Amino acid sequence: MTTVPIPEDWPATEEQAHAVQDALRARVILDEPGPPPGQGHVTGVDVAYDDERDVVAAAAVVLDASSLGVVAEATAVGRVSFPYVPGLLAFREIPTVLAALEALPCPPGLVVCDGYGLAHPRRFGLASHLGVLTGLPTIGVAKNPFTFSYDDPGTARGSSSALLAGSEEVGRALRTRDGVKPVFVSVGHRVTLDQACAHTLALTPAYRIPETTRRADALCREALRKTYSA
DNA sequence: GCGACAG
DNA sequence: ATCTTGTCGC
Repeated sequence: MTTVPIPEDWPATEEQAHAVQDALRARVILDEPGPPPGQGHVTGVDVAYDDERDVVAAAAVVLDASSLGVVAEATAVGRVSFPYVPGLLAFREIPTVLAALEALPCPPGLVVCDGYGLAHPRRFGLASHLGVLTGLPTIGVAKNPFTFSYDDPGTARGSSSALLAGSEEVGRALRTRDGVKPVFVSVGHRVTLDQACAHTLALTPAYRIPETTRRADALCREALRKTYSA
């Protein structure tokens, strides 16, 4: 497999990365409802790292939104394009994730990211960034509340509460399993927060984490492992 | 200035 | 994210 090159114009400093986010943020589309849950394709993307070897592996897994069966998969391997800095995660993952998405044999439909969209210090997290670059509808489903606050949602699956940046609702804490820690959903691009939550529930019939990111997580780890032997 | 901080 | 075995519980 070929190694994904880091773009020539990729930011090298935090200041440059902030400037890119500030410039692209205006292109996020928030007035579209997004695709209906349970129909068409839903694609999960995720990334695994080996900072020692400076290697990153990304995976994109397309599921049938109705059956949650796997329709297609693709992976890509690249060099780590940015250090981990809270708020700048996108610059670490996007080049390789884009390559994996482009390697898919079919349209991805809605893309589900492992992280945040609008719930971000500058309202432009990974999911929004990926959405603007691809034009695809995207949402972010994170495992941790990052710097945001929230009241614990009801104990039943489906319960939710506002994820807050001060008094602004930037996402939602959504319970996907009875009595289990909620996930944190935010809008990426071309999807409404209500629809993002509906999709998340449709993707969690058995586990806390969406089936899309579970599949993508397993696949990118496997791709990273194969990078050692071959 | 010191901590906290998606993955 | 990643380092890492067994173990408690449904």
